[in-house]
This record gives sequence, C-alpha cells and structure tokens, in this order.
Amino acid sequence: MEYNLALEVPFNLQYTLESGQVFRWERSGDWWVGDVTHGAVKVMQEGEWLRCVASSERVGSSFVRNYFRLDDDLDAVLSTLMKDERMTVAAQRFYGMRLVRQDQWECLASFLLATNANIPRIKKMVSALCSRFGEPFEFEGAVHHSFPSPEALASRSVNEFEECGLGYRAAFIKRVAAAVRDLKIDLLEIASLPYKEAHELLLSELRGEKVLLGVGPKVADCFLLYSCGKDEAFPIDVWIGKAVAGWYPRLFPPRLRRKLLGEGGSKMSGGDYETASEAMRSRFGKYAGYAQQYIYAAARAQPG
DNA sequence: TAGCAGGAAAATC
DNA sequence: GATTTTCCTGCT
Repeated sequence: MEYNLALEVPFNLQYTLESGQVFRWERSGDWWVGDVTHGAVKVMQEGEWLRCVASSERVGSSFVRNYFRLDDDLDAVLSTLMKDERMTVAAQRFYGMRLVRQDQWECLASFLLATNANIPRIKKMVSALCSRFGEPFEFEGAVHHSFPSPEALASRSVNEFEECGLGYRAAFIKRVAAAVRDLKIDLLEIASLPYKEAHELLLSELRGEKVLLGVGPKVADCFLLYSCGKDEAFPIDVWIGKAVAGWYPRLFPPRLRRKLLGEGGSKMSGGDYETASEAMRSRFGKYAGYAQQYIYAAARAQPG
C-alpha cells in the first residue's frame, strides 16, 4: 500500500528519527524503514511531501500523521522555547524535528533496556527481543517482527532474555512485562493522568516493592514524553545533564551542577534528578520536553 | 544518603 | 588491543 502525504507543516524526518526517541527505524538510502505498532512502513521525505509504503492499511496516513505528531503546531511550540541564544540556535539548526507518539509498551520496554547502554546496543537488544518473541510478518520480501506483547514476554524465562544479550536487564523486563500484563500499572490510565501524577505512579511501590522494577525517574520521563504526549516531561540523561549544566549554570545549585557535569565522581540521587528536571520545566513550561529534544540534538552534534 | 555493582558492546585512546 | 564510556537503577 502506497500513499503520499502532504505535510503543510514544518517537519524533518531525518532529525526526528535520529533524535534517540526510537530504536526500530533503519535508513536505506533515501528511505527509512520502521517497524511500528501494527506493521511496517517505509518513508521518504521529498520537501513538502512524505512518500510512504505501508505493510497494511493499519499503517496508513492517519497512523503516520499521529505517529509523527504532525498536528502539533511546531512553530508555536518553538516560539515559547526560544528564550535564549543557545536554544534559538538549536531550534533553527534542527528545525522540523518533532516528538513522536510511539506505542506505549514498546516505549516503556525499550527505555527499560537503555540503562548503561548506547544507542547501537539498545537497538541490538530490542531487535533480538522482537525477532525471538515477536510475531513475524512479511513486508517487501523481508521478514519483520512485531514488538512482543507484555503477555508474550512475561511468559518467557529470564535465561531466554539473557541469551538476547540483555544482561542484568533480563530480570527487569520479565517483571515489568508481568506487571503490565496484570494491570498492576495500567498504561492507558497513566496516559490519562496529569504529568506529575503519572510520573509518581510509575515509580510507586506496592508493599514496599517497586511495581516497575528497573524503571527510575529517567525511564519514566522517556516513556511519558515519547508515548503518552506528556510534553512537560524533561528526561535527563548523561548528555542532557552535561548540556543543561553548561547552558544554564544559574538554574542549579552548585553541588547539583557539578553532579550534572559528572565532576568529582559523585552521582545524582533520585531527588537530584527531580530537582534538575523541575528546574528545566519551570524554565520552559509545558513544552519542556520539546526543549529537551532540541538540546539533546545540539549536544550530540556538538559535544561540550 | 552515599557509594557501589551490574553487564556487554561501542567509542576512544 | 586495552581502556573508557555508555540516553541508570537497585541495593546495602
């Protein structure tokens, strides 16, 4: 199934797919091939148009429009963020980059795997999980796989996940899959809550035990931002921490600033994370998550 | 609450 | 080829 989608809004496919939000897109010449919720889709940007080839009608233009959040008024968002020179430069340099709206379970599971790993490794782990436990389907002569459901993963052994190269993450993924399957945490309900309540609930405990073992504040924020549309979420990873401490030294107490910069060996505590994230939220407001995405892109393009 | 373990691949030297 | 770093969280 082929279709062309008239953009009529600022959008940059490459910036968006290379912004570290997604792990199941591969470049193939001018095309990008992505495995998404209900199939696979091949996309190429030609100026104001997106050329698309989809594995089924479920990955049609309304899906793509929703996935790339083309209804967001990007100019309006960016105009609220361009409060300083560096942010303005980043917004212009990566103009057209958008937050995506990906599948909730895939997003949570993917970022659960992202601890102590770099992007190529995360992709490798996600890909291993999909090819072993996902449902196979054919697209343009190649075998693709769906992202395995919570049920499918919860029924597997920790050992099988270790064989996928997950290491210590193997136990986390099994437990979190079971918790989601059993609705210990209802992802749809999370999405319906205001940011702060949703963030808190994701980190909550039941009888003194984390419901989502392995999900800390950073993973929770990635999940909320990339799959729930909670645009206030401001995930802080190593790159972002260093960037914001350098860009906005005044926003943080000196101790916290040093931790963000990774100086002196002392690590951030959970409280430090919330303080730093909240500081960015109070600077950039309800689109802080978009600011984070542009800072991330700028920081990775120009380390230091 | 601070410090450390975890785990393997990529990036860097 | 060895060492350092890597989109962090849990445990003590």
